Amino acid sequence: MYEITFNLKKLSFDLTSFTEENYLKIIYLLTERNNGNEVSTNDLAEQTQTKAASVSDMLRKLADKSLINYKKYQGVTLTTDGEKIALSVIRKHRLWEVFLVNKLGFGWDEIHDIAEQLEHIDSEDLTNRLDTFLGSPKFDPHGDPIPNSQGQMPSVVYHRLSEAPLNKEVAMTGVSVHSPAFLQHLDKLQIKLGCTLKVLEISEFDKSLNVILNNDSSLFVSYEVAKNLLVK
Amino acid sequence: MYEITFNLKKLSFDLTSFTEENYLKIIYLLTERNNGNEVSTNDLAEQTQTKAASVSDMLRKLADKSLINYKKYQGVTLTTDGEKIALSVIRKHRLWEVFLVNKLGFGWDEIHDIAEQLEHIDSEDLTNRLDTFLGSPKFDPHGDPIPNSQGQMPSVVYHRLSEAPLNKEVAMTGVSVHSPAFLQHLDKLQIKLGCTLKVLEISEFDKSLNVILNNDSSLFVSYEVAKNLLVK
DNA sequence: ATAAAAATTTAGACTAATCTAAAAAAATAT
DNA sequence: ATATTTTTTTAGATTAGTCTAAATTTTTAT
Repeated sequence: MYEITFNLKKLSFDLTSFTEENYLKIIYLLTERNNGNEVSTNDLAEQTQTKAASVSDMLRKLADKSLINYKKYQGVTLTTDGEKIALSVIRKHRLWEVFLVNKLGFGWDEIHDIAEQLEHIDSEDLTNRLDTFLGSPKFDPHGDPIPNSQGQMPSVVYHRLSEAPLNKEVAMTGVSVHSPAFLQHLDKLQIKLGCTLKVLEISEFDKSLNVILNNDSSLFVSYEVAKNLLVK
Repeated sequence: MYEITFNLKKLSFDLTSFTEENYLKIIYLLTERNNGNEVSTNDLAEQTQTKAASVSDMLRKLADKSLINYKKYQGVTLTTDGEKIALSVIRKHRLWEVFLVNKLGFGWDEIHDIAEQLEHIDSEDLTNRLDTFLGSPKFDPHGDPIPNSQGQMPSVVYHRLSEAPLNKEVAMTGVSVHSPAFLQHLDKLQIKLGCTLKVLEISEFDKSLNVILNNDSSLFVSYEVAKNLLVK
């Protein structure tokens, strides 16, 4: 018989840090979406799938730890410490997404829930080795930028296809919605990161766009789709 | 600005399943070490790094869920359902260890704590793709067998170097202790999985062994080391 | 066989994250 | 400007996993 294969330092997973990381990540992303303005309790409740009351409790705790700037009824922003944690989680999330797609062959519509779990694995060494193994990618499979190991998020300028000038070829660089349904729809249209698009015409009736894909085939995309296609 | 990059189904990590999985895994490994006999509350408390009282509580819960066979004061064994979960966790643990060593270049002494976290990632699809990506390995970097996707653990017969016959060349197939200190010691001796060993002599004084490594160099290993080297 | 020791369980308490319901504050609309 | 609505916070409760201390059961030693 052989010895036990493990020497646990702690059995119980640290739910606290998991939960904290989630709140901080969500605050970061909602702040970004909000052009840097405070995030509201209700928005957080929606994104965390909890109730506003639970969010209020948690905000007090995070503020006690100096991870957020919080004044009652005034919404929150991240402190430098809080942002550091948020960026580390986002870096891990996006690197794992690259792994799942580039190494394991997952589709971009299948990786979100798994990356949600992997993003909390706690090992800087692992994260940096993974980064190297993947060739230090700058963008994840949805086109989102990957913060570097110093916790710096590359700033990227986005334009939406729905606002692109007519008859100008642009490259598809990202999506602003990550739902499997949207991503699968793009798969069907053969629209993927890096493809080129040229808007020929916008319908007055439903705002749908007639576009040329890869300087080759012509197709129609709805305004809903065009609004969430990021191009440059 | 772009939309939030996630659509959480649940924010809070399921601590219950994490904890449950840990207990089941530990019960499996301790039962194996015990030749299939019941595992005691105290042994579980030691391995889980908790107190006996906490273990008692948890055993009642696991028994309520029909994951273990438990009669008060009599120790526990896994039910079929419990064993299924345990083997799935062990499979994931060992596959991730292979990934960490073979793909990311970690040493076998560095991977335990990371695999402890990765083993709880919940996605059968991920596990099976990882298995394929790694070439469906049968053993982890410590020589421990990897259960297959049907939850079957290959049965492996172990012998300890300390009990090997004299002057017979044997192959090193595993270790029965996984502490970094032990593994690093083996690294220094250049003893690794697959190497060959021939015991020339056992000292009457301290039971240390004079062995030939790889049919080449001669070295001494202590009884403590030889006891934890598995060979065939 | 029984007394002492060891192992295990129970009782009661604590913490973190959540909830519902109620109260309070801020925003909105007339 | 004030009444109404919406948002946010507080109060009090719940659950899971843990703890210490006390009680109980089993094992060991004479």
